[in-house]
Amino acid sequence: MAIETTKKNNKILPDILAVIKDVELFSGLGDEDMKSFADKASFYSYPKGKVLFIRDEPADYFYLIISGWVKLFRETLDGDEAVIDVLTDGHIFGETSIFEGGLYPYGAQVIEDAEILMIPTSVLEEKIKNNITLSMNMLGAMSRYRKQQDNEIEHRTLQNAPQRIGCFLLRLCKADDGKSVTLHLPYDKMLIASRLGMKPETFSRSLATLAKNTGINVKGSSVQIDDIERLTGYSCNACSNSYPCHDL
Amino acid sequence: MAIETTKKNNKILPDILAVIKDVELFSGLGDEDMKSFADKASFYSYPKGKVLFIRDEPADYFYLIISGWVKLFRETLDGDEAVIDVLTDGHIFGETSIFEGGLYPYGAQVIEDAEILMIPTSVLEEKIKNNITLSMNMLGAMSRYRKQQDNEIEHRTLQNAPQRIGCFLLRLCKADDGKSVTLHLPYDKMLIASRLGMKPETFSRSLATLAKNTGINVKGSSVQIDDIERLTGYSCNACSNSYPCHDL
DNA sequence: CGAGGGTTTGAAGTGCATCAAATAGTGTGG
DNA sequence: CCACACTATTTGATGCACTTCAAACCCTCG
Repeated sequence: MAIETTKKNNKILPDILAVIKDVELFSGLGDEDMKSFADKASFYSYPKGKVLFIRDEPADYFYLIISGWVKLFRETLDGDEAVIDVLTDGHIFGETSIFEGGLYPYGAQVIEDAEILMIPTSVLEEKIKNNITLSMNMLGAMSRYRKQQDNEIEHRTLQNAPQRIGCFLLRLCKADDGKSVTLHLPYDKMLIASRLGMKPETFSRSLATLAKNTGINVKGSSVQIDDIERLTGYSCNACSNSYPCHDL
Repeated sequence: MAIETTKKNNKILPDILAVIKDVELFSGLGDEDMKSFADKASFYSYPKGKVLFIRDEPADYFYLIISGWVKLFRETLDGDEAVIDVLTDGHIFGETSIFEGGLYPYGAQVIEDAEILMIPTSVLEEKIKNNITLSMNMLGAMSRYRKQQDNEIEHRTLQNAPQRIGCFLLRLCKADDGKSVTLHLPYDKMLIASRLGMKPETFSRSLATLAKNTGINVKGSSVQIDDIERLTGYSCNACSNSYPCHDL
């Protein structure tokens, strides 16, 4: 998923349409409908650090990630932060605000330079009431998300820190079945830590423990996994999912 | 929400219809639609302990609780268990299976004697594709659930054990604004513990700590709260929700 | 090259879990 | 209605996992 143009510009409309056609939420929609989303969409390119919106802000737009990474988070008065999720290309966020009284239920911040589409929630809100395909798609998406969150709760309840990291790494390997995989951590270790509900120091130490116990090789932000079975065995025993949580 | 008859029986149809009319998921549906759900629904009364279904079982029915309590859970190979949620009257569960390949994504067990309706998922599946009101209702429900899960993750990340218990108690008080409230724990302390992601021993000790710090009074399964503000202050500071998580 | 944030490491503390045992509570059959 | 059996709950002692605080290191980028 890439787009050539790097500036907001009406002339890139055809590209936006192409992007939108690939989004699962819109799959099966007629060209008409696709087009009305594309027409109202704006393309932006944001650097790491950009705050897209904060919690309880009026939600005029929902977002579609074309590339890069975005975190969804909540903050307490004391300044503590809980990372709800970290998303990358193909994912949308902020769309549930249409069921939340028009306010964002979390904040969103770019954590790796990102290209995104902003689409007015009003378009979604109006179309979803009249288009059964769209509402079924959205139901499917929310159901998938729900399952994923159930997993999240389970992981945080039953897995210890090294296991959660192992599970995170396995999800990064996606469909790779080959014996040996080398992968690149997609964003800061600090952030992975909070994504997994632990402190940076704990992450550092736990990653070392994991490496010792599963034979993986960590150098900076690249991780080499020679024996996936071994990693799976170590991480996934404490989890109810039949095998690696991959396709969630 | 009560029903007089205690046996599955076609003669109680009118009562089932009445129950169904009160369910949020079905609100706004025409009498026709309500009736087709009611016609296919079966009423059951189950004692504490009854396992309704287990994970990955074919999901032929979804469930509506009329009274009592039901827990949704997942188990690992080691026998560890994560409680996903604990539900009571008015709540439905098992309905997301229609987006999950027809398998239940969790197990369900009655934990306090319960009256329930079983409704074939096929009815829901067929109707939801053709009825925009129903699919919008379901979207709203799932959105609400999603927000609640986000809260859950936040709580388990940012609140300590006594605070989580305090938050749990506050949610039981619902709309009571009066100075003093006495409430009754709705199910076993063991279960509340796992619902909150802690061990029974920890629950016991943490409840004592909470009592000491907030002036609440615990005797067996009844809890007297004289100063709700104080409890709120203690529990909700570590939470991003503006005030008590009540209406979630 | 120097500043600043990300990452690691060390030492010490805290919170929750674990293991073990006592106590309270509940339902049963006599 | 009582005694027993069984489970839920509490309490104590101890251990481990993760956090906290502090400092060093490292890497990137102006």
